[in-house]
Amino acid sequence: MSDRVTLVDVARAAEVDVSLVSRVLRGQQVKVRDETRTRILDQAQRLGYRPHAIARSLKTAKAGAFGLVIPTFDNPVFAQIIMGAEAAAAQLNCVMMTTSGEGWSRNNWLEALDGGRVDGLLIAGGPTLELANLRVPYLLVNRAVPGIDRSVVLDDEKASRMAVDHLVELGHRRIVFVGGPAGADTANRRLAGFESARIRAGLESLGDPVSGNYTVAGGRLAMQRILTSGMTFTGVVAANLPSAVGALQAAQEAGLHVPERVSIVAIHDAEIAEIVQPRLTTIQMPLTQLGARGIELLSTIPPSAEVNEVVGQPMRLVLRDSTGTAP
Amino acid sequence: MSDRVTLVDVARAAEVDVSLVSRVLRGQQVKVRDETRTRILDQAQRLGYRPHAIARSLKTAKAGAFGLVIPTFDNPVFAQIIMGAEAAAAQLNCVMMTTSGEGWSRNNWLEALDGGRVDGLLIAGGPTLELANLRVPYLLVNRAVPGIDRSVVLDDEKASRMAVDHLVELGHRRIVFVGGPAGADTANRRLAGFESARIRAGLESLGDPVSGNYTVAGGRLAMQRILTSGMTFTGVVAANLPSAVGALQAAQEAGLHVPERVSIVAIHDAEIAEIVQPRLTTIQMPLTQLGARGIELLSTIPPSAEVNEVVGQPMRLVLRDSTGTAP
DNA sequence: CTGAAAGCGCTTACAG
DNA sequence: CTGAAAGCGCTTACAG
Repeated sequence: MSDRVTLVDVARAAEVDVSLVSRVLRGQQVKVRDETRTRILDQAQRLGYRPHAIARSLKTAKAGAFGLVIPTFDNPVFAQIIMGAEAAAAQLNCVMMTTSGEGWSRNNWLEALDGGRVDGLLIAGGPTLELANLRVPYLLVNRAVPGIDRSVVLDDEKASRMAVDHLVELGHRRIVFVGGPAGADTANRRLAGFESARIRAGLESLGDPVSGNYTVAGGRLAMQRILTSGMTFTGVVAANLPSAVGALQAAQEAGLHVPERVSIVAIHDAEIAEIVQPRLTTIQMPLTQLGARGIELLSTIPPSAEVNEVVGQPMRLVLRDSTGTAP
Repeated sequence: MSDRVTLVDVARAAEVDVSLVSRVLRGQQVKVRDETRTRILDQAQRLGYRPHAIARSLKTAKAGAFGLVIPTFDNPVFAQIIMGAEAAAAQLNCVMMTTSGEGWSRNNWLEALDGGRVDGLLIAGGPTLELANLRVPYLLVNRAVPGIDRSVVLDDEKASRMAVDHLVELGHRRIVFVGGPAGADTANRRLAGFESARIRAGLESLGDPVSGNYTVAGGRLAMQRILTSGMTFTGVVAANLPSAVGALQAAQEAGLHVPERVSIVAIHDAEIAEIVQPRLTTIQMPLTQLGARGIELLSTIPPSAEVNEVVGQPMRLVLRDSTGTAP
């Protein structure tokens, strides 16, 4: 903007030095005559002065902002993480800038976010490989990568265990798992949790886990494959909401009533669980807390400190209509 | 970071002046001996130099970034706008920073985004009132405010008209409108479009429009009120997807089969339309294009120029299972 | 082909 | 109580 009002404009108008204006305007407890302070404040107001965050950043080496990289905005799971992170950042008087890096190549992406624009980066998606080159402090969120000891995750294993336990309590003994994509570490943990709970409950293994790919289409396919295999089961744990929806659809299309004939529990909770017929019983995860905790950690721990944290509370079973007593 | 590598570090290592390093590194077509260029590039690489975006911004008065303010991340409509904006920004080599301003008060919000951090602001939500104080160029997106001639919107009227026309073609003559919240200008335009199409088709007015509040709960309530009123109808146009879902649920709960007894069309399209039973027929709107166009305009038109644009193409009817021949 | 200098708008010791 | 000066890391005329 050509007509930007700077500190020197205010200083000139108030007939003081810019340094004094700077101190007064930032509300520092600086000893200054009331008269002078008023003059400065008045002029700043009159001229419509607004501090230049960029210039301040350069001087103080603090961006006053955090970044959050997610794989996509089209997912309520990330929406919840973002909300938590934004609230926590606002608490620190920092802005939260979220991006999916849509349209960016790896290198540009790095340059763009690693140039002093942010004081820290929360990474819930995007290219993991380049992390080593990052100069800005970062933290993996909802994602653990071996060898990178900078992450906060949820208790995915526990979520699966809660899901299994719920079905077991309802009398189910033959439970299948519709998992996530092979590459995702959350998928691995959810599978591990499923297996441990299954074994602990003394349930028979129903063969290799099948992937629902975290999508509706994938969940549907997974369920179709399970049905085709002729395997008998009465309970389903789906690794996330979309795949649960797909599994539900496939089951219904095959004529299996939910929950009379088969019960389904999904990991994660969102409005979509209330929209399908029947409404899905879910395991609600502390996603907002995860986002908030990410910012907290990023802003308090040293950039090179190891952190492998699990945000475990609160988690709860949201009982709806997709689960019932085993037939 | 204490160990930040700066231009002077590279200059020292390559035994040249920083200005030369600056020119070479930015790939400017500067006449420089190949040998020197190689030396500079090598040293920059060796030291792991990364440009400091903030410092560059201060000097060039270009942030290399755009901001996008949305009311919430928990809405696929905004997800699509964001994706379009991000892609368009990347094209310009700019980062796109999206925020919902969660946890910010009005004033801080203003200061935070108006301090040189962004070259322009796309506003799809947040406090409209303060716009006049904004120094950074801005553009309203999916939103028109009287007196603020800086906006890009969709052709909401046409969307409603397409919805009505579709129902009319199927033989429906008694069509109700489940509108959006009273305050929303998109709601007004969709209502206007509904009315104009209704009148053009020679259909009787079925009383005052009812608001579904753009939410599932609101849509359900609206439908319940319509049903209670005893009004007869066979077609429903819902102003958005969630309210359509709510209306659908309420209709089904009242024993009205969809689409045998009542047909429902929703404005906007997203995966949720395929998840409900029956799948919803929708009017797909060019949300991605809207976001992209917002960035295009923001980056090309003068900050004070008037712009009132309608992104009209492409729009299409997505025929699914919630509409059928009038009974 | 390369360098020296000024300056973007701030903040922060250091003086007085 | 207030001011003068240096400097954050760059870029960009201007010299040579």
